[in-house]
Amino acid sequence: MLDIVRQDNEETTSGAARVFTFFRDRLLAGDLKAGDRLLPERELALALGVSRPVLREALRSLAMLGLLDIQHGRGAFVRAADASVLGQALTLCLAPEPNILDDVLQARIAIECQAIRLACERASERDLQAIAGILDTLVESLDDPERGGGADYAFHLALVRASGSVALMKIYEAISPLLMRSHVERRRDTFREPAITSRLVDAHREVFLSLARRDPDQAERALREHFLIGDELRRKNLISNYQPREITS
Amino acid sequence: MLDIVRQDNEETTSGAARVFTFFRDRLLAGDLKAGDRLLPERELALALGVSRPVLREALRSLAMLGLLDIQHGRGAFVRAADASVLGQALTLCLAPEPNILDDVLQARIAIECQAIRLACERASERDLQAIAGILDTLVESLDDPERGGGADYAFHLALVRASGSVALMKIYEAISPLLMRSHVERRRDTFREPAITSRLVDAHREVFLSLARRDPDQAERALREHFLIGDELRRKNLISNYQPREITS
DNA sequence: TGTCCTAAATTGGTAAGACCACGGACTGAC
DNA sequence: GTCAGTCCGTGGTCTTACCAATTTAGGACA
Repeated sequence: MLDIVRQDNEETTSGAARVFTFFRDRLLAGDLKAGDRLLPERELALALGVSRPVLREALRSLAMLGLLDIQHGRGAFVRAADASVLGQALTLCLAPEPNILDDVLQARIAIECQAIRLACERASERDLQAIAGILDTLVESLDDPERGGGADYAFHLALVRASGSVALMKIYEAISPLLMRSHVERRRDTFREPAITSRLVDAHREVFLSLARRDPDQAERALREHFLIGDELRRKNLISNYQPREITS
Repeated sequence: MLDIVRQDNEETTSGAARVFTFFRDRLLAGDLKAGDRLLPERELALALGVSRPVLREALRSLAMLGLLDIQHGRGAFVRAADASVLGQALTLCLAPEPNILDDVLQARIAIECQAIRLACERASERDLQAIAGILDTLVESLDDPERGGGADYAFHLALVRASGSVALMKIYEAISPLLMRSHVERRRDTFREPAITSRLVDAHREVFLSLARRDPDQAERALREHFLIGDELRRKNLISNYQPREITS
């Protein structure tokens, strides 16, 4: 086992990095599956030919990345890689940039528009039924910004899921937390105006119908229309929230 | 400084995790900028009230994430967050899934189609000139799969850059390494057929012209057309590469 | 005989100290 | 003035010891 570690790394890389890449490659190769338990730290350190602190540095790094679940007194377990890591990485990458929200929204539109095109080809009956169900929930919960926002999000998530593309889904999940905040806030601002909510429901219904008709161009158009409405609302809110301040200042 | 660490974390979290989130939050908040040098490990451990191994575990984790650049004999420096972290995270998330390549390609199409729409609105003259220059390189290097592939990639990257969306750009950079391989391979398979290469150049030129005309719908259509050509080629290659095996087996 | 409680073994968490290896800066000799 | 050697600061590693949480097994009691 020691030899394995030594052979696939130049001796220039330090110990902790060596152990880190060792486990990462094992994960990528599928040698380690989710739920697997690692050997105790002391044995592992001995087997890999490094001291316990060095091993721990590598293990902690993997844990911070969300790849390992280390439990006091129990051991270290391989965790199924989820999108939360991606989301964190994205957040860190985008942290120094200003006006991230608009930008991430563009990424969201990108993902969804492609997803709905794929969904028009690939969506199963179950997918369509799921989306239809969420649409009903959306209509029911018009007067509850919390539930309504949740249904709204669920609708779009179901769209992406119906595309059958894992990559799109993961990226969408990664950017979702960044969108969530604005999603609910906007809803809270606008849910009282019947004209807007009715337009919102119409837009969602139109998207769904186009998808059910398996018409990619029409579906994408409907979706873009929906986003335009949202954009318009955001501008309106920005203005109405900003004007008073300017007057008072 | 010790108090700061203690206050914004429950005492349930372990020391290394506490230090880790401490620095991560500092990075997110912008208190630590790229190029900044951290205090020596010994002083830092003292200041934060933890032992040196614990501090090292946290620092290592940050380094593995690409947020820190630890140099032997010099010190630890804050590194500008780049897309490579994102790419690694994405790779890890998608590792267990089969047929990732097609899937990532869908993500690429999603990003580019949205990017070109934005680019039609936002692209500067310099952006357009840059793309035009790459187009020339593309034409010149038709007979060199290596250079041609590079120019092809540069063309699409320039498209996304012209969108002016950092988020789209980062995500595109993140998925690029996963695409690179197939990109060059495909090119190597097809570059000898003049009919194909001429179609390829026409497709790129068409995309560029639509962008220069600031026509989002037309630009997206041209881009999708281009991807369809690529898809067609891929199928053809798959078939021609697969048939012989089936016969010989 | 069964159940519950306690104590030991297992395993991760933390600390302290010592030493090695690398880089840069200072100082001396040429 | 330039070059080389040495010293200091810094990260890299190892050893050892002990603490804390969890599990498990064995013994006491009903």
